[in-house]
Amino acid sequence: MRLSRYFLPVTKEPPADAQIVSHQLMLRAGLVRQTAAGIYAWLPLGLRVLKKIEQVVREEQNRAGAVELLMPTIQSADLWRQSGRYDAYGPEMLRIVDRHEREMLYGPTNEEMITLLFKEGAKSYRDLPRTLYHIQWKFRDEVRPRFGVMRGREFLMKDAYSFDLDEEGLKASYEAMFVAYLRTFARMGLQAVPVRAPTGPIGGNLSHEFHILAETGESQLFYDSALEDVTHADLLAADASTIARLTDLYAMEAEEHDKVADCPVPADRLRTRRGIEVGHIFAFGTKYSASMGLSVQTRDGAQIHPHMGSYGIGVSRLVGGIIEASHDDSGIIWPESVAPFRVGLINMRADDANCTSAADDIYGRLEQAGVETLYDDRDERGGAKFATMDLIGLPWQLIVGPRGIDKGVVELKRRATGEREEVSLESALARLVG
RNA sequence: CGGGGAGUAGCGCAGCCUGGUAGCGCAUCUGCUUUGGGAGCAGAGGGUCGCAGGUUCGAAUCCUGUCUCCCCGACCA
Repeated sequence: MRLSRYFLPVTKEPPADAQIVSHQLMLRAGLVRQTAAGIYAWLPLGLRVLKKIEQVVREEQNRAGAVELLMPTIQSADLWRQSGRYDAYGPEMLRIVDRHEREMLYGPTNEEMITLLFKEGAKSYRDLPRTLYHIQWKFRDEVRPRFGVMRGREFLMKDAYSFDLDEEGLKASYEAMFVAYLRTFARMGLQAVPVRAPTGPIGGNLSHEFHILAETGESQLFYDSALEDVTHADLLAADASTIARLTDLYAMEAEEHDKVADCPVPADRLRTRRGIEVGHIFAFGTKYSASMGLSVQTRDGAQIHPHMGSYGIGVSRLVGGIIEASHDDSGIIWPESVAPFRVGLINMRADDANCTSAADDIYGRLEQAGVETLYDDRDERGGAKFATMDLIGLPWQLIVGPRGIDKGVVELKRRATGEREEVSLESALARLVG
């Protein structure tokens, strides 16, 4: 993408509204614009990141055997009356009346709808187990939205729902999602801590939250320092034994931790950090299958209510969360897996014919090779270009200037480390394509 | 929902107390000089001062109402 044809409004100064660093950087780097309290427009660069995160989530869901579908954002009130949650949910739910005076709502979650949809298609034990998911916009009318996209009212979420014959099956589905979550966050370069969570209004008995450790997190966590010994490689290779290892280790939200009379962790191993909740999984059994009348026939002819679980990842929240976890004074540092472009190509001298034709050529070769490249082809001073590239945090910067290009030399800079080196054009291309 | 704060150019702000031609910095545009890590000089464009009433010869400024946004708290699968 040529920057001269792109839409990337960057600013030196953050708007006064933005309090935390991820929000400031998202505004400065032209990722989002706020349009109402807790509601954001995603600008081209921000949308690319959102799609990248979505894709990692999707790949890991598919890998775990979940099947993607898409449910509508607007739901009917009647659906929610069946489960009893229409009255129970409270003012967080945005209620709407259509032209025929029918009561509708903008969905804050989809347990009711997925249960009914599944009911249509699943009649016997042969149709189980299944896990279905979608990635869709939700609305929760938070009393006080804040922290940019991290606590917005409208947000993008992956929510998955599992259906099993019995508790044992549910446990297996739950663990498959648990593994998927560990891998998902690890692939985004995040250290996510699973924390046993209170189950709250969704009900049920087993639930874990996944938190990114960051100073600006809304939750205070207490955990066993042994959690820090779990490596990135461990998480990418996660399996049932990883779960056993992780869930054996103590990790609690402050509220729960305070209730624990005897903390099993010796004082010298007890750590406390703040966390951003980016995922939450529940095993809640037959609550919705019973209330929504979902049953399937067993092998021996009986009718049973499937045991269900639900599994959420805050996709739009992750954009802010990743920035909280990965930035420096100059701007964002995107992990490769979610970067909006892999390479920022800088033409130092757009007014220099040789330099420009070389840069154009390099751009063409990168595109040809399928390397996502943001090409700053504008006739501007170099300094401003560097600042912009640092701000938007692409993993690599390839700098083409008249002095070097005559000798076939370019500068290659790695954003994460700030490391810069002069290399031959061909070796630079080889590294970026690889 | 309780408490506090703010709406003036795209962004950041001053002006308001004490009514009298709408300001500053950054950004934008033009020209010249520049060009290897947020350039310099000169010039220009851009505003129903959140909205609605009211007071007044005259309102960004005073009064009333209203909307919106932000912060702290409570709330938050």
